[in-house]
Amino acid sequence: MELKFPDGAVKEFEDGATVKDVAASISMSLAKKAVCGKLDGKFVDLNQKLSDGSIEIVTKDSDDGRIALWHTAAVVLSAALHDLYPNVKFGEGGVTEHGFYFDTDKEDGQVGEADFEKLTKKMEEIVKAKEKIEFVEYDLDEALKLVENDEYQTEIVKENAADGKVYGHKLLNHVDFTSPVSLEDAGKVKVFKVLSVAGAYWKGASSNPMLQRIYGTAFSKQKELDEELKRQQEAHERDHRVIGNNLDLFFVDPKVGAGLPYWMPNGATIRRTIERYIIDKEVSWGYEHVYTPILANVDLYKQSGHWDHYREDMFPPMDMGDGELLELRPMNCPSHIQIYNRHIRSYRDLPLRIAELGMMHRYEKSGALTGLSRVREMTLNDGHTFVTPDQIEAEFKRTLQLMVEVYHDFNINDYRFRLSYRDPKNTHKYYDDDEMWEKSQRMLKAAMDDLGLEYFEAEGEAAFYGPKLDVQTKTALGGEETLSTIQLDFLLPERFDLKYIGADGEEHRPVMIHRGIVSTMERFTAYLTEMYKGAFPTWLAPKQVEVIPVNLDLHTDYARKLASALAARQIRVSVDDRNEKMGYKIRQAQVNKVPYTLVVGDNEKDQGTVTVRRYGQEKTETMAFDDFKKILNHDLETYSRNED
RNA sequence: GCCACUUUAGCUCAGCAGGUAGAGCAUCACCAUGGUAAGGUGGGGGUCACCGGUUCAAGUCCGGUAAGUGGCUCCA
Repeated sequence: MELKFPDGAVKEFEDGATVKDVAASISMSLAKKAVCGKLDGKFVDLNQKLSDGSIEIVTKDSDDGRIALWHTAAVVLSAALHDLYPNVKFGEGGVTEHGFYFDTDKEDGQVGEADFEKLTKKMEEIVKAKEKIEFVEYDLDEALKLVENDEYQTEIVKENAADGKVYGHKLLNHVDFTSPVSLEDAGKVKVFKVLSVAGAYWKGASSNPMLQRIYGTAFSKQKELDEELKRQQEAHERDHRVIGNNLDLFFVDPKVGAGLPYWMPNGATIRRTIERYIIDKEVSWGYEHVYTPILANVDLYKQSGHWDHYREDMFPPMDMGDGELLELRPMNCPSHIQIYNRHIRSYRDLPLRIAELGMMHRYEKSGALTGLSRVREMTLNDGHTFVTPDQIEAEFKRTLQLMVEVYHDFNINDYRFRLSYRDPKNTHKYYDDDEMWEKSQRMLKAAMDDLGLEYFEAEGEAAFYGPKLDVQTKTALGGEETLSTIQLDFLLPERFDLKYIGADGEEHRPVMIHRGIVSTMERFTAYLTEMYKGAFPTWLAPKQVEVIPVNLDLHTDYARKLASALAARQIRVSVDDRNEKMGYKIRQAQVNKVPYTLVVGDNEKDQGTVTVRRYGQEKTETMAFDDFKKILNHDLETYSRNED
């Protein structure tokens, strides 16, 4: 991706580059000029008068100058902190998708939410006074003197220096060397809000000290701030943990353990439906489904390499007292390898596709656990295809095709492909075979190019045994997660000495393709819950039809008759025969997001009809019961596709 | 694991100056109830997460533990 700068310079950025990366690169090399260009699908637009007097560049569909505004807000925040706590130190500041942040280190106790009021007040003072923000060029020595008691800023100043000069933004008596750009005065930060505080490692490395990251957001109009706060509220309401609670899908009980979810009947119904769907789908695509134990002797994982490369994510082995050590499996691959090795395999058997809804356990760090999307016990829609080397490309493409078809059935459209390579600077974390890595990474890329699919590349995201194609999706709260994955693996076949007999009668080494299409049942259910906002399509909905009699004495029998007829066809249906008013029951059905509510009274009973209300719609329609059954059938046959 | 914050009824929360607990929803009972988003009255329900400390007295203050939330680091 190319970004054009106002002085005519053109700079190349990797597709995965963040706004921060771009900002960082213009910070010193181009000294405060504007950038424009498309980044992450969003326009970066600094079309405002900047503190050095330059004005630049308009693009349409711009972001209204928010990037520059947020950098300015970060400068104001740092100046306010400096004023309130003269000895405070500063890490890096920057912008996010929805606002700005600044890292700080206040030696006498950390900055907490208790400081927000004071901090907001001080920022307001600075904003109201429309204090000038000057873009100042310093000699390096001079700048280092300014930050001499702040080891973080000292490092930043040294990094940013070029030709013995360094640039900073001066606001009141504070100079910020971190923010790449700023508007000309603090008054531009008309409406802002300090939102939260969180820990963040200096330079993003967990071996470094942790600083306090203060998040905020800012806009030029109150209305925009209100919209942003509303957006946050809506995001919260579609969070699968909130919906999961409201619809009674699952829970986690501290008495049982963190990251060990219980599936309530409603959640279990959704999960069971996904499981049946994917098993049937995979069987029709030539996968052979198996069952394998979730426990295995620790030697299995020593042979696979998990013990050496993955141990910190594994539960410690159980010592059975007689020298036997049993391990809860963290992955299913070694299990499927046992299946492969059960027989001598011929090239005629390949591709051999082994699949399982495999339960596995990973000791995720406590801080990483999140509802259903990050857990310690999970069931993966796992599959391993064993292929000859010249079948890799075709099988990879075929797997991708399966994935696209499944996504279509679930109506999943918002995702992007990531090619995940090993980190070339940290090769010790991976299986040590440079040639294998080069070869397989090239192979993946070539296949994607050949299919003409868009993707981005990321180093350091590979599995320890090989590179991956990951499908990245967004959670309700904006975090990015891997849903599906396809992984090439030359390592495990080696370690387990896998073989097949070729047409030449000789032994050859197969290649493994690991893949998960609908992810783990946990994460996939969480994802669907957020995507559908709890209003699951008919085929997935825990309850598909609610029947409400107008009068309990006169119409309950008819309601029950309808319900039995539907239940006989595996429709999940119930009759609401509680002693409540009809309006109350209809409300309940809507709150519980039941796809169809049938109201039946005299008219319906006499004519064999039902009055149908779809979830989320106010209009109702009276139709023959048989016609309603046809609608249901259509829903169930087409899943959630938008074909009607 | 790290930093900040949080933990009160089944759920969502109030209790903001230490004096042994409240609301709405849900639940139960009774009354009412015929057409598309909450009918009324009453009842039951809480060792205020757990352990320890300060105090005449702790839901409230202090320390520890656990879990959760927001991030960071790591990942399906």
